[in-house]
Amino acid sequence: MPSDVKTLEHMTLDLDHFLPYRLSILSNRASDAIAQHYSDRFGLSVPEWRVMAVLGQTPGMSARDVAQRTAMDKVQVSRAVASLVDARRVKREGDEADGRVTRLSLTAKGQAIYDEVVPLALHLEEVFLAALTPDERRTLNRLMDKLTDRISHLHVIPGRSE
Amino acid sequence: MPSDVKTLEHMTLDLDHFLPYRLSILSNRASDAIAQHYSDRFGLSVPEWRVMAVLGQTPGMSARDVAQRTAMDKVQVSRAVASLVDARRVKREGDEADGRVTRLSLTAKGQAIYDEVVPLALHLEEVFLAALTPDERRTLNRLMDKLTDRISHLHVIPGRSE
DNA sequence: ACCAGATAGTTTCATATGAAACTATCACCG
DNA sequence: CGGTGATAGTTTCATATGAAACTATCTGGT
Repeated sequence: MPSDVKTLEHMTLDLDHFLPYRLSILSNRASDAIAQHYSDRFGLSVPEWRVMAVLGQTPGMSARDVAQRTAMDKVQVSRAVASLVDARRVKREGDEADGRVTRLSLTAKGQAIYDEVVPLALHLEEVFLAALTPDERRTLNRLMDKLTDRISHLHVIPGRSE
Repeated sequence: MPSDVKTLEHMTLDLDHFLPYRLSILSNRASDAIAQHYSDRFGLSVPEWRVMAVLGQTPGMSARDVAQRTAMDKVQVSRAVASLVDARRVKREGDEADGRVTRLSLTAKGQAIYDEVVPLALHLEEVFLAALTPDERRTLNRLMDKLTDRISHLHVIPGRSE
């Protein structure tokens, strides 16, 4: 039996044209480019910055809200918040009505950092998007929405294969 | 001094419309959906599968080649390869000409796994992309190429801000 | 031939991460 | 009220990760 009989049936995966791989590369490069700035300047980790980003936009959220909003898990949020509270960048207060929930918000110190990081993040986003025309930007957003919706609704159930 | 004087200058970042954030969500969901399958079925980690994916496409690569090709760092590659060699899914041979270099390739066992995972990965990609028309897919690829190029060529230098 | 880098790959060590267990509070039902 | 199950958040523990140090080999200049 010739040794190359099986050659015919080998399907190959070209990573350069494989969407999940391309997304991963692009996403990591974009995040890293921005993270480098706020990490250098303020010693913020990615989870920390994400928490600050949502609190800057919506103060008074609970840890659970933050987790949902950022797609982080609650352990990650808990730790990021602990570290931010420690650095007096975030304030943690008990909820009036429900003793389990904590209300989170930026302190003045945290707000000052937020106010500095946001323009920088927006500037870098703008630098990235300079590669596209306004029309292309709209299209990209639309296509990403479609894909995100699609993938979110797939309900990947552990243990089931199809 | 009124306590809300600073309100006017607060710029806010809307995460839902912030490209790096959207990319991150989309990328993670896509990768996780696929990873779950090969992880359940073969106990492969993401780095392990990435190594196998490039070796299936291009056998005989060195660890360094694999690292460059997958955007993983060399430590990660070293460990993934060690574990794969251990499981007899990858074969490691010394280079003829250069004693430092190792030539990596899939074993028959590794190839069998590759042959099973590839169609599954392509199928899931197809499921994702079913959200888009053929024309939209081409457009998405084009836009992602532009963005990736742009970001890659930014040369983010630590310590410089603009 | 020899020495001073450079390069491939591994190991060490300190930190980051997430699943599961845990604590505290709440909400519902008898 | 009293107890059973849900929920918010933290802690524990085992694993994953990456920067830096290390080993082994190569290359290029003298």
